[in-house]
Amino acid sequence: MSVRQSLLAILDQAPCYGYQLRGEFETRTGGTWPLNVGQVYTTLDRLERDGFVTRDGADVEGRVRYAITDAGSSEVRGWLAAPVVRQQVRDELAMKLAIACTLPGIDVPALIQTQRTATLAVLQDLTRTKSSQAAPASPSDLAWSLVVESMIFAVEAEARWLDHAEATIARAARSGAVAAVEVPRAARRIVAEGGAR
Amino acid sequence: MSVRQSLLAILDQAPCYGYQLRGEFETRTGGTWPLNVGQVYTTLDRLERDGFVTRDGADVEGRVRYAITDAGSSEVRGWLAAPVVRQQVRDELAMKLAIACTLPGIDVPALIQTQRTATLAVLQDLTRTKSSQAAPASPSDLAWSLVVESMIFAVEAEARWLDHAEATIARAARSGAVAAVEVPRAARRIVAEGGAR
DNA sequence: ACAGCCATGTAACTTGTTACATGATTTT
DNA sequence: AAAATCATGTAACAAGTTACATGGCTGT
Repeated sequence: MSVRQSLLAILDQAPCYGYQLRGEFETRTGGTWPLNVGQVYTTLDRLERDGFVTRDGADVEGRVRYAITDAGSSEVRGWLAAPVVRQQVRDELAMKLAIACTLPGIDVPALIQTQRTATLAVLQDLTRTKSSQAAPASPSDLAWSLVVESMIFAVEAEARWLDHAEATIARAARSGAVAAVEVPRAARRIVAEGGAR
Repeated sequence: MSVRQSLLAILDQAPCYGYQLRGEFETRTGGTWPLNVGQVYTTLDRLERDGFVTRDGADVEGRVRYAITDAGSSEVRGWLAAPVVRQQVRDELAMKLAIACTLPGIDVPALIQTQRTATLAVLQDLTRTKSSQAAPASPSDLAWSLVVESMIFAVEAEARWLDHAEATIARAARSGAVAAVEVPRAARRIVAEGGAR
C-alpha cells in the first residue's frame, strides 16, 4: 500500500510521466529502495482504474503524462493526516519462533542463536553503512538517513527481542509448562497419530 | 511467506485436514493471529501445486487429509535452519515520513506527533494486554507471550525512531540542507485547506 | 425447525514484483 | 556501429485475504 500512496503523493505535487515517477520516488527515498519501472506503470494503471489519476494527454516530448484527480488529492490528504497503524502484522520471525517452540525435536536455542548471528550481522552492516554517511546535506541524504535509521532501530529491536524471547522460553521450560525444548522421543509419534484438537 | 511455511511445518509433524490446520496454527501462535479457513485451503492448493504436500486420501471421518512430501520436509528443514533475513523491507512508516519530508507544505513535526500519539496508544494497549497475562502456563500461552512481546519491542522501536527522526529532521532543517520544514506561507495554506484532520 | 459449528472449497481481489518486448534517443 | 539509457508497456506470478456457496451434523 505504500508504494502506491507514495507515487500518488508525488503526483499530487505535479503531473509526471511514468519514468519520471520512478526517479522522483528513488531520490525522495534516498535511493534506499530501488523501484522497478514496470511497477510504476502497473501501479499507475491501478490508480487510474480507481479514479485517482488520469492520463493528462502528452508531454511536450510526447511522453504520457499522468495527473492526479480530486479523489486522488483527497486520498493523499487522508494518507498524510492519518497515522500508520500496523494492525495484526504477521511478523515472520515471531511466527517462526512461536511455531518452532511447538515442534518437537527443534533445538530452539540454536535457532535463536543462528538468528541472532544473522541479525547482528545485518545490524553491523547497517551501522557501518550509516557511519560512512556524514550529516545529511540534501533532501535525498535526509531521506536516506531516515530510512537507514529506521532499519537500524527495527533490527536492534529484533536483537533485543531475541534475548528476551530466549529468556521467556527458558523460564517456561523451567516451570515445566512447555515441552518444546526437551523433547520426549515418543512425542513425535503421538502427535503423528492423533493430530490435534 | 510465513503462513505458508508455518502450515507446512505443522504438516511435517503429522498429516492434517484443512480445518484442523487452522486450529493448529491458531493454538500454536497463541490465538494472536486469527486465520481465515479459506486461506488454509488456498495455501494447501498452492503447496500441492508446488509438490510440497499431497492429498493423502481421506480421514476415518471422511475428511480430506493432506500429507507432506519429501520435498516439503526438506523445505521445512531449510526454513528452520536458515535465519529470517528481511532484505529491503519497505517499511510503510519510514517511507511515508521520507516522502513527506520532500513534499512542500507538509507540517512534518505535526505528522510525527500524530504518529507518536497513535504509536504510544498501541504500545499502551499492548502493555496492558500483556500485563493481564501471568507467566505462560501452556505452549499456547508461551506462543502468545512471544508474539505480544515481539509486537511490544517493535512498537517501542517505532516510538524511539520517531523521536530520533524528529531530531534528525530538525538538525537537517537547521543546517539549511532541507526545505521541507520551513514552509513557504503560501504553500502551507494550500495544503491546510484540504484539512489534515 | 433453527441456530451454529464443522468442513471443504471457489472466485475474486489486493499490492508487490519481475521478466520481457519494443522502440527512440543518446553516448561512446 | 554498438552500448547504454530513456520510455512505455504487457504478461505473469507471489502471497495474503475475504466473501460466499454448499453440505453435514449437533444441540436447543
